[in-house]
Amino acid sequence: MASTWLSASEMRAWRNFIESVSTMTAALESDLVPFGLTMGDYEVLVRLSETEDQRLRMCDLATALQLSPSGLTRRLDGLVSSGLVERVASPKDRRVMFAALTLAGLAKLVEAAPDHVASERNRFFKDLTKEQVRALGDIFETVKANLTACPE
Amino acid sequence: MASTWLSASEMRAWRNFIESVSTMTAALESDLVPFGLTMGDYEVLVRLSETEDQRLRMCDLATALQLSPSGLTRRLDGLVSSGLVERVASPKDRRVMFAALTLAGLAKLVEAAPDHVASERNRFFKDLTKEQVRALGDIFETVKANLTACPE
DNA sequence: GCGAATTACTTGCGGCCACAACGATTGTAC
DNA sequence: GTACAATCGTTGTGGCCGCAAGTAATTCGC
Repeated sequence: MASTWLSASEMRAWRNFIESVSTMTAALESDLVPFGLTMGDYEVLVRLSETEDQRLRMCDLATALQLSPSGLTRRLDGLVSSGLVERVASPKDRRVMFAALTLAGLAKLVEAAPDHVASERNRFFKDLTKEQVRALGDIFETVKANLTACPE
Repeated sequence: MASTWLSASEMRAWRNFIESVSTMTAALESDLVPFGLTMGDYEVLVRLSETEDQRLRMCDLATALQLSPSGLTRRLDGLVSSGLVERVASPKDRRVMFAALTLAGLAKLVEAAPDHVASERNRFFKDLTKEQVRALGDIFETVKANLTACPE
């Protein structure tokens, strides 16, 4: 490593970054409260809605959401009892359960999505230039690649 | 608002950003496990070490860490039982408690900090150029300012 | 085919955190 | 000076999550 400490520029980037993340996460979360959803719930609905037949195997969904199997089981419990998602047993492989979006779940997503996107825009993109947005995409693509390359 | 949806560029930035954050957080967390610390613990030690007399009022520390009062009470419980921090009653105002860094706490921070900084570097800054780091500082300074401006 | 290893999901348990209610202390109004 | 309000911290309760263990079903080795 170059030096053990961070440069002033790195320190500035790091602190602004960390602080923004936690504040913004809380803001996005609270923006979803009126819809009776958490960010976690919302992400489930989005992932399911993006698939061909509005359903995913539990393990694939857990991977997509970076969630442990048990965590996904519990998160789905809430969505199932709200009627937004249902569990469907696979006829092919009786070990697997599908999480399937219900009509109510799709309706809820359609209802909440515009507000949530507006929230992302207001909380995050609002004062950024096009160049900054592009730079951001590049930066976190690099970071993501680095993270997946060093799993240890 | 311009359009209700995000542009392709914004979508790319957002997805890479969100995915990087959760992966990186998990990585930083696991890098601290050998020291018996969580990220939350580490942040407490850092904040205390940065003050004049190595102590902070509970409510100030809670604000700094963006933590609820009860959350801080519980987090401190762990650090106190590990002997890294101690609670000190204020002689001036008997409502307030100080969280004070112990010698063991300072030693633990000195022990863990180089690894943690190296972790930040490897997980985050490793493949970024100086220009990207500077851009990142600008971007999240803007985001942070925007977030504090719209508290609602 | 038949047993072992693997895969998929759930449950018990504990950690961490927020919200609300509470007790204790201090500041303020009059 | 006394009552009311505001501030500080902790505790009860419940949500969300990961880890380890358990159950069930499938695949692999031979």
